[in-house]
Amino acid sequence: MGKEITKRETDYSQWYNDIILKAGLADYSAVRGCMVIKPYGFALWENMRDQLDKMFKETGHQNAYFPLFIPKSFLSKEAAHVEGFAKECAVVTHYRLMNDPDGGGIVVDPDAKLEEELIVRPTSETIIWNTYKTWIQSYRDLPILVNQWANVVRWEMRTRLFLRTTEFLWQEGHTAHATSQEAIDETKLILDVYATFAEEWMSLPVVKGVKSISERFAGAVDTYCIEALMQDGKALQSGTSHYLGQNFAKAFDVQFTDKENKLDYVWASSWGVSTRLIGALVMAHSDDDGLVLPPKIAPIQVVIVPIYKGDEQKKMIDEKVKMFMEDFKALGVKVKYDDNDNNRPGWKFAEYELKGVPVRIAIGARDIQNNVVEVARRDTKEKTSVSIDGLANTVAVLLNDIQQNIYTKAKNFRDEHIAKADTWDEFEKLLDSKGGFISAHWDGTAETEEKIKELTKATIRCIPLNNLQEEGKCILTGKPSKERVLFARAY
RNA sequence: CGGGGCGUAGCGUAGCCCGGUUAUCGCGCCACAUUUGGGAUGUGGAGGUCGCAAGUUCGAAUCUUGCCGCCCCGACCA
Repeated sequence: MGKEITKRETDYSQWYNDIILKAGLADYSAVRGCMVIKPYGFALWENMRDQLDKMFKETGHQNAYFPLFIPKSFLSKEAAHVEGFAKECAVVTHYRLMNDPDGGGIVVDPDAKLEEELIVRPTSETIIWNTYKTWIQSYRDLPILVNQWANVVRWEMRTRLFLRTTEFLWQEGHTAHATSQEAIDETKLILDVYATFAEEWMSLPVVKGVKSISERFAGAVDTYCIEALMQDGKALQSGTSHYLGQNFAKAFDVQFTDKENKLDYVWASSWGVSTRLIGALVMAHSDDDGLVLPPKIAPIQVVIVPIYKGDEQKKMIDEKVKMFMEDFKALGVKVKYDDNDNNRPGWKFAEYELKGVPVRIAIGARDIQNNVVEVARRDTKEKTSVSIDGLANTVAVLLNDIQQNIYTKAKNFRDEHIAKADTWDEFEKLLDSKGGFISAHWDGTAETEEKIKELTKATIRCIPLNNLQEEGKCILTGKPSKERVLFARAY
């Protein structure tokens, strides 16, 4: 036997790591907390990135690129912002190395100390708003709808592959607007883009909501988020969109002249999703045999495995495959014909299951005689015999079906794991028995939120958008509340 | 930064308590042959600063001290 994966029920964390390492998504690196994204993992990220990029452009955004380094003084201009990020910044202090005069190898040249230290961006609001100041004078310069694809660094104490690494890849959108309403609309528009992407492309059902004060982005007026549920019952924040008000405009003195010739500060939003989404994908859909990928973002959608004895049969299969490969390509299906003779069919079956390839086609001499192939779907493990006539079309339909089925499965799981709790006792029992989201009343104070976190490790994931308004009593303090919020233990 | 675990070939490991031939086994790798419908088999072969450093000793993977690294759990966070 080849690669063994730890069972989910044995050790969920280990299962997660096994999948990522053994499916070839990523590796640990020589740098603590940083990972290597391997070609298969990066192909997955590219598919996600390309689709998001398309959606951003369809909603009027353009890409740009801002520096990796941020002058230290910039970070401290917005009070809440610096407070939020100061603890986890990598700092560049010198710009040159030298040979150790004492023979100790290469050392930092003490003479090459930077006048002003540079921060490796943990996020780019500051450098961007410093730049926007030079771009904006009039309402005619607005809105600015810019996104950048970049890496950022946050010096986390504890890291996990994809979910939290010291360096990660993401996109960050930074928009500037003439009115508050426009900035709020933008914030919500992007939240919808994220939710649509998660649900339709990643087959990942999400709850849209607003963060409580203590969970919101440092420097934001409001943070909107999409929250997803993982198979172990823990929640994962999968994307955030912030309404920044005039906080950064004020910090960087970005004013514009409006139609009435009055001077005002610019209104802003910022929003991002990261490679963390890959972690979400793994934990939402995969099983004890490996990854399960939604067809729409799978690097390989269909793999074809030939089964043959001798060159003659192989040649016959090659010819047949060549014919229907063209049909697949015409339909835009990403198909791979694995006729590598180093591995036997059984090995390939297991390998592509591990890698989460949605559909596998096996074809042998016997099949060709009957004008069929064996089609196996990754999500349900079902195998059926399918006619070679119209095969590409049949499989294209199947791919859609798989996309839908994965979503439905995740959605059912999520729906079964949203429960109401009306007493503290119920709340604790639900958390410890099945986890998931717990809908409960909360008195609206940060102190209560903190206390609940201390007692149970559960945090408020969000206040759902369009939340039902209903009178109730706080689960902990019994104080009056006008709506339920979603609690969960989270990553 | 606290608690736990680990470091021996590309990967996973035995040996360590109780120091003593050529460091064990499996997977993987290379060659050849037979194979190919669920992780093939045989034969032959290559591959090791036993995490690093110092010490004890005639002799250290094994004992002592120090250091480094990684993983898991927690606090912090996307």
